[in-house]
This record gives sequence, structure tokens and C-alpha cells, in this order.
Amino acid sequence: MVPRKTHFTSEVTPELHGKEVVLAGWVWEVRDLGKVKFVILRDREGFVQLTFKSGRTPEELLSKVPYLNKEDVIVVRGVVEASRVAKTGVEVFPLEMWVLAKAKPLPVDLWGGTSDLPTRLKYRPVDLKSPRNLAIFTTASEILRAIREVLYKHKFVEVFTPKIIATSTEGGAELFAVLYFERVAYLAQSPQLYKEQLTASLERVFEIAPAYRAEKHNTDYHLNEFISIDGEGAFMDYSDVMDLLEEIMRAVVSAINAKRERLEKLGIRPPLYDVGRIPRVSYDEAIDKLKSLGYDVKWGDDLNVEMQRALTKFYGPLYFLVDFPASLRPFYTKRKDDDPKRTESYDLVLNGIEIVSGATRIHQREVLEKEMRERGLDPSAFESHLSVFDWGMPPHAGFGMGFNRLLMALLGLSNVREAVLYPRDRYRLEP
RNA sequence: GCCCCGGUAGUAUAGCCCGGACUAGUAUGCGGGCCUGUCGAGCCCGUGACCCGGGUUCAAAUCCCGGCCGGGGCGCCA
Repeated sequence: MVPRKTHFTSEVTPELHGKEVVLAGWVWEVRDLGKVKFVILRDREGFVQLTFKSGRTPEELLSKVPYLNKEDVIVVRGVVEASRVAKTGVEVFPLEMWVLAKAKPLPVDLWGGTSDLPTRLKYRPVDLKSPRNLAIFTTASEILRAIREVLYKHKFVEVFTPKIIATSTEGGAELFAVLYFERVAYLAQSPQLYKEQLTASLERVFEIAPAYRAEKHNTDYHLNEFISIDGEGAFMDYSDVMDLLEEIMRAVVSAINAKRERLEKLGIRPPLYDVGRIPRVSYDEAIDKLKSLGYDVKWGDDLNVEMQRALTKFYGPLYFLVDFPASLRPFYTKRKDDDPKRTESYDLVLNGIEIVSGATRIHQREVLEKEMRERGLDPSAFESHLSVFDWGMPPHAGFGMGFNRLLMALLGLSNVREAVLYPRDRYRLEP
């Protein structure tokens, strides 16, 4: 009988000296010096050194070591020993070992990290064994937890909205068509309309779910399927939402700081160390600043990545851009009461990349219809959505956060594909 | 939608411009051997590759055409 794993490698500390443990994981490396043999065992949390020594380790066990290959799955029962010789200060002397699975030579280089991204993505399940990926995705999970905790604290309810939808009339991004029995349906590009509707019942909602965009883009920060963190709150405006986002960013950065040592050892350098008050820069001011830097922009133009990056000179790596011209924003964005050319809207920009976007929304049907018409949309196509506004729609505001971009920017990764387990891009539908 | 670039052992690369000694080099992995404290272990021996199809040529990894696969930039992306 193979015993159950009792400890993760990260839990094997010098304080356990003399204790018996059962470890389970993958053979990272075998260093066979003849009468002493070392096996480095890897699991999700890290590494631990197993020491096999002639005279101390049973001979039968010692003789098994040379047959181990990298990535074989093993379970080891052994005794922990605090050690001056072992670099981590602790090692395990095995008493028994079970080889649960053998591994052939891998198609990706987990050890030297020489494999390029296409090769790694082609064999993604294997690539995910690399210490770097384990650090990225365990951190991603902690970030998600931190975000959820802030939202729950502020009485947001986690919801799920349909990803298969009927309409393609929302405008904007192209939708993927799917067969829905005898009809054509589409994959949702955003939960926008649903989450707004839900503020009329659940008041504050958030959703963490995939979104789909059928755009044939070909860059290192676009995906055709990505995780969107969407939030919407009744009786809130965009300032309230920015306050909330500030708190979220603080929580997220402290989650990263808790992992910083492990990340940096693997060459990942998260650029943010702390988050104070995030500057709220008006669109007008940004335009002026950019003009002063010599950029050819005029009021009404959208800012590109280069310009957003240039603004970090003035405002640091993390800032809000607020009060965009209405022409740059979707139909449901509320205009400023005292300044109808501008809207109660914002983007949160990190290292030049837009990671969150949001606004106060329009909650009056007539106003919404007017905005639709101005953008060439036909209100009658939105009747089921608009009717909700007839039956008690509260004022509301919200945000949409691209989780993979957030992760990429927070960890300083050079390609979004590194921030997704199984990326879907223009040419990649597998694995 | 437009433009540019690439494909050599399991992995990462050299060679390609300027065709011939390329029997395709190197590192790592893998197989074997030596070594009682390695931690990028070391040393010795072995193993393994020119994406596919067509063309030019006495001769193609190398030049040309097509295909397939992949990468990047722009545009698009409420």
C-alpha cells in the first residue's frame, strides 16, 4: 500500500527534524555520485532534497535510484533531517520509495528554460510543471482570492450570466457564432447588460468568467478567450467604484508581496510594491500633458499604448484616466451632469496597459435610447434589455477588469499567453 | 484586413547570404561506465535532426515556387 502524502515540500522544514513524512511528487533531478545519491523531488510548492547514502539507506532502495528519470512520479516515506550540508537546510532520508509513473524525455525544457513560447504552449500541460509556471498560477489563484475577499467585504454577490447569447447587436467587438440547435447563437463578449440588469435585484454583483472576442488580432496582449472580472453596484457612481478598485489593487499587491520571494527567484519581477492613493487624471489633462511631450493628439482622440506609457512619467505606473469624451465610450455610459461632452468614466492603466475600464451607467430608458440612436444602434433590438429600465432601475456603476492582462502587468510578463493556462488566440485552438 | 519574419535530434542552437570536405557541429536530455555530500555536480563512451511537395543544378540544409505550421507589427478590439 502506498501511503498518503503528508506534507508538501514547502512544509518540510528543519523544525521537523527526526520526524517521519510521506512526500509525493516528481523527480526533478538525480545526482548520482556512486555511494551517495541525491534526488530532488518537486511538487507544486517547491523542492526538497532526498538523500540516499550507502550504509544508511537500505541497499535495495539505493539500487532503484539510477533507474529514475526526470519527471517520474514518486512517493517517498522518509525521515526529515536538519542539515548543514544541504543548501535548503533540510533533507529527507528515504526509508521506502514507490515509483507511480515513469516519464519519457519531455518535449519542453523545464530545467534550463530554453524552450520558446510556441513549443511551451503546444505542450502546455507539461510546460505547466515548470517552477515558473507553478509560481505564476498559484499566485494567480491568490490574486483572485484577494479580489473576491474585497468584493465580498463590500457586499457584492458572485453571479454567473449566460455565455451563450442571442443577439449580436451590442455593437463593438465581433462575436463568435455557435450553433444552438436550429438557431445561430453567439458567445458573449462581456456580461455588461446582464450585470446592469442584476443591479435591479441583487444590487451589487460580480462575475469572474470567460469572455469571447472574435477579433483577428495578433499581438502579445490580446486573446480571443479571456477571463473578465466584472462588477456592478446599484446606488454607486464611478468615484465609489474607483475607491473600490483602489482597495482591490492594494489587496492584490499585498497578495503578490506574500509571494514575491518565490517569484523573484524565478526571474519574475512584479513592478508594484505598494499602492497608495491612485492618481485620477482627467482625460483633458492627459491630452495637455501628451501635447507638451510632442504627441500629435487632439481632444476626442483615443490614447494608444505608447501614450498611456508616456503618462507614467507624470503619474507613476498606476493611474486612472477619467472623464473621457462621450464619443469614446459605449452607449450606456452616463454623461457628466454639468458637462455633457464628457462622461463619468475611467480606465485604470498599469504600465501603459489598460487593465480596468468602467463608468457610471445611464439608468433612464429614454436617455439610453437617445445614446443608442446617436451611435447608430436600433433601440428596438434591445427591447428586452430596455424594458428592465421601466420597472425600477437604480442608478449604478461598475467595472470590467481583464484578469489575464492584470496578471501580466502585475507580474511583469511579456506576453498575455503566459498568464493563461490554455490560451486561445488567432491560431491556437489546442491544447 | 495589411505587412514582415521563421521552421536543423526530445529541447535549445551552429551551418543558409556566398550550393561542394556536412559522414550536418555544440549544449542539454536519453542509454552505459567511474565517483560517499552533490546542489548548473564532474569525467569517459554511445545515441539522436535538415517541416512537406515540386523546381533549378553535375551537386541543395543552403537558391526558387507552392503548401502546412508558427512568431511579430499595424489595424480592429463599446
